Amino acid sequence: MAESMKGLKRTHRCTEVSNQNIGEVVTVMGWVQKRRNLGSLIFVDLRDRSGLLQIVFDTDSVKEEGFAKAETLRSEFVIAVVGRVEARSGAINQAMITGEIEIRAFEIRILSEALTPPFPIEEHSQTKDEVRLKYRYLDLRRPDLQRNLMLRSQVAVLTRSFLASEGFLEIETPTLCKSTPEGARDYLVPSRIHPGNFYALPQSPQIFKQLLMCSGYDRYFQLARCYRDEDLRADRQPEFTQIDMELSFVDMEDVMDVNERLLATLFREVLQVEVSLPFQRMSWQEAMDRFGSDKPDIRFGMELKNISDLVANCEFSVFKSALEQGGTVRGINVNGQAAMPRKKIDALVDFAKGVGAKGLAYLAIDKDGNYKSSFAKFMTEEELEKIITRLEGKPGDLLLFAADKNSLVYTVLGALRLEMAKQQGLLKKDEYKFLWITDFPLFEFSEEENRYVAMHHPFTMPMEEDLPLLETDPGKVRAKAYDITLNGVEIGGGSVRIYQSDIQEKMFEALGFTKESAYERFGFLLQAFQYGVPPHAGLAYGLDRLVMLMAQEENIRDVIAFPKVKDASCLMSKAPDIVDQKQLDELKISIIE
RNA sequence: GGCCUGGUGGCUCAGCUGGUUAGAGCACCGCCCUGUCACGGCGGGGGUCGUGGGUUCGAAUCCCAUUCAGGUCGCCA
Repeated sequence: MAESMKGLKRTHRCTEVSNQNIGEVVTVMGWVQKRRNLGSLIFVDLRDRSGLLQIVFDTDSVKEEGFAKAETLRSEFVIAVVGRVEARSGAINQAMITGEIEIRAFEIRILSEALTPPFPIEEHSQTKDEVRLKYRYLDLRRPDLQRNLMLRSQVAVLTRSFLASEGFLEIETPTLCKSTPEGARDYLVPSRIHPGNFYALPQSPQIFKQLLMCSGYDRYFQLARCYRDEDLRADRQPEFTQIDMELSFVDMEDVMDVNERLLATLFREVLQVEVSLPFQRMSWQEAMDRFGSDKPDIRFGMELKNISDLVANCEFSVFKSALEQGGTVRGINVNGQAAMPRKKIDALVDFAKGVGAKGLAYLAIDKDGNYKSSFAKFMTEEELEKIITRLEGKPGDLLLFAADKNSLVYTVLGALRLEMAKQQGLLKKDEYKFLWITDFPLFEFSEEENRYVAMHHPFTMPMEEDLPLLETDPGKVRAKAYDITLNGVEIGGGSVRIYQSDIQEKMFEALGFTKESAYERFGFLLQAFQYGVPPHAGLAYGLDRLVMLMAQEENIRDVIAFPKVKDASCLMSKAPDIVDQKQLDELKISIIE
């Protein structure tokens, strides 16, 4: 039977009570984590978002009536307890923040009874996601998720205060927008007033924040909810939050500077981690060549080495044909893994095939300097020696090689490098390596659409010295774009924007837009820019990913209160769902089966 | 859309190459217990083995289909 809390006021959260309070009468409220009934003595661990506190019930203090109530307590009952803080007369519990004290109850009220939860409310849950997400409101009671969401809140609050102190204004932009079908798929929202017309939910506030610059709000930020109708991953949700910002009268350096200081502040205040400034920087080309990735994890080495020149004339047909078709041959050195059993090497070959490789060549150098290799027999001793020297191979090392078109070689070895580091435990979660990636290509060629598409977005400024290439060789143009990466994860990205209409027109031309189609989509932006636009640049973080790394979680769902599952549905609320025919009629929408 | 992994009491799992009545730990329920904190003791309840079909004398186990969840490739300006 639920009782009222009338006349009671919570004085402390559970772990706010300490041995400073011994002798005081306090009122605590929370959930029953655990009850231990010893007959005429009952212990209850009370839980709230701060942690646990032990309550003792005995008939002397809480009287017969209160004791009878305490006997009925079960997991997850919500109770209020008035009692005196005492030093524990039993053993101290070292594992508990409040392990030296307990509350001897005078009064107990059962504010709410509870069904037995379908899974244990505890840290480091072993319960499968399916069940946790169906009962997300219970899952969110678990201490690890509570810690994550509190950390997330801290990041949001600190970000606001830091950016405000740097002269940024927090301005909201619409979430019912015009669809601009470039890039990810839009979530569409039908319009009742304009049947057959649709809004799109924003993939980012990109155009609006550029307009704000045009309007003179020279430093803007927003914690913006964004939507992309694409398939999910461990680090990707269909709706997510960006820390979005844009600055006027700045260049790349200014944006990077303020963001390095923002990140340093967050890591210092939230994690007590000092990161050294400025962050390391690397061009996109260097990142690809050395790490096979545009978001390299630089917590460990195992860098890629190009051996194309050394095998140009070799007899190994796999290498030879890759080179003949314009590809490359590159390798990595997995230190000390020469003794890897054949089965594990085969598993690596399968792994490589899984990311698109046709195969994987290996060369193990055993302790005595003998080779065990899938291709050594096709090579001369001289060629082998040169390869080993290039990869700095020593006895005991395992060298892995991929040969294919260049982009695939990067992908395969980049993935393999990470996999090997994972297997060898080289990735320490409490080590934070920030890295700026710069000098991105402005365009990448889309095989599917048979044209160049913007690697970042169509408003990204080309590097001045590459401007002449826009018309002659778009693939070579580099962008004034920058990504900020942390431990192999892209946590944010941005660019200097085009504010000159002649460059913007050339950009659209290179992308294959006609003037008409460009105006159809982005006319209001182009028009706005005719009325006086400042040079501007910006950056946006994936807040969820950033918090995921700070919380040392492997899955973005663990830092989002109510996430979606792989097929973008919500297991708890069952969204998306069919709607009433009446709603469809109003929207003039019919469903084709 | 492709590939990989998994689905067995509320939770986590075992159940080998098909063979009595499908097990364990935790949780749950009842009784006992004054210093527990993974409390302890005694007793108890709870399963259409994801779903559908097939093979077989016999299926949790083998086959096919399907569904749900996770990971990943494609996709994510």
